[in-house]
Amino acid sequence: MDLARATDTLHHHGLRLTRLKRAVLQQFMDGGCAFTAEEIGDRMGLGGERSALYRCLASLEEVGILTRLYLDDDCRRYDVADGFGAHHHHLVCTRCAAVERLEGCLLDRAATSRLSHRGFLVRDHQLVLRGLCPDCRRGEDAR
Amino acid sequence: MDLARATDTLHHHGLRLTRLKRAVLQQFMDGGCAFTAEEIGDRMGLGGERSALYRCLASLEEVGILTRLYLDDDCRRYDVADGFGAHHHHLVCTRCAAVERLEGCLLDRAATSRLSHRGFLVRDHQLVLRGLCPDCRRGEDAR
DNA sequence: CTGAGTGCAAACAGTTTGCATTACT
DNA sequence: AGTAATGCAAACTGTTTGCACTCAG
Repeated sequence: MDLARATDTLHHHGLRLTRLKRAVLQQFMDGGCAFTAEEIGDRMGLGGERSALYRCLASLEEVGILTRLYLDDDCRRYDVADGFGAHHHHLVCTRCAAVERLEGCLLDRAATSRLSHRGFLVRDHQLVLRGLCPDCRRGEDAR
Repeated sequence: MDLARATDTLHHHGLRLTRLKRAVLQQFMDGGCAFTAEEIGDRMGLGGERSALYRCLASLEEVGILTRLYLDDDCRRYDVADGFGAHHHHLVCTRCAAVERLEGCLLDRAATSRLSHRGFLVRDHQLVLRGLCPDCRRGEDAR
């Protein structure tokens, strides 16, 4: 993730790169992915105060730096948007809830492009694969 | 969706086919898809009482008749599980929030199967395509 | 200096839980 | 008859909002 570009984008929208936004973006630059607001807050050592963080994540999403993910939790997760990071998807372990990053894309491009002819203009997609992560798989085998 | 099979599955798990469960399943048999608890409740003409409905949906999910979807709302949606209905995905309009059913699957099977060799055992997947539905697309063009 | 952003407290929405009552099988 | 399921009210969780204060540009 390119901080300079992100800053530009923010300024373009009349927004400011505050201490909080910088810290949030840093979490993603440190290699993380698919973070919960709570996870981000904890990692940053914020106290229990979350409202500023929610507002901050909402702005970052609005200007297109982050995207919201919908994985198997009931809370929002965020990730660096396609334009600001590499396109990827997620593997979610149904046993231990681990989220693994999957580089690249498994979509069949031909089939996807056929869609546009049906009137729906696809701009974005999200793929979630569910199953057993290597660790949990070993556990199942052992049984 | 086959009601007889669903009943069997329930009984197998020591659960009963109650009036409420039957009514819920009926909503899906009537051709609906990607329902919110609220939508189901409204369609069934239930009053404001939702706790029984939540418990009902949870049981149906637990025995594998329904699956939980994670679309762009912040509420749970349910759909008939793959084993009890045709495999399909969803198109979500980012403008009017309409959810359209997409029959079939756009995954590249070859690429997906390669995944298993990487230690992750994929059992299930969910694909959400976001964009503009035909109606909203016309609106955009007009501008 | 000005308006975007923050921290706090209080409100909200969707969902969950405990408990007494009801109704499938 | 016995236990899963229901209805109600109260609790919980993640998120949102109003407001006075602060700080980035």
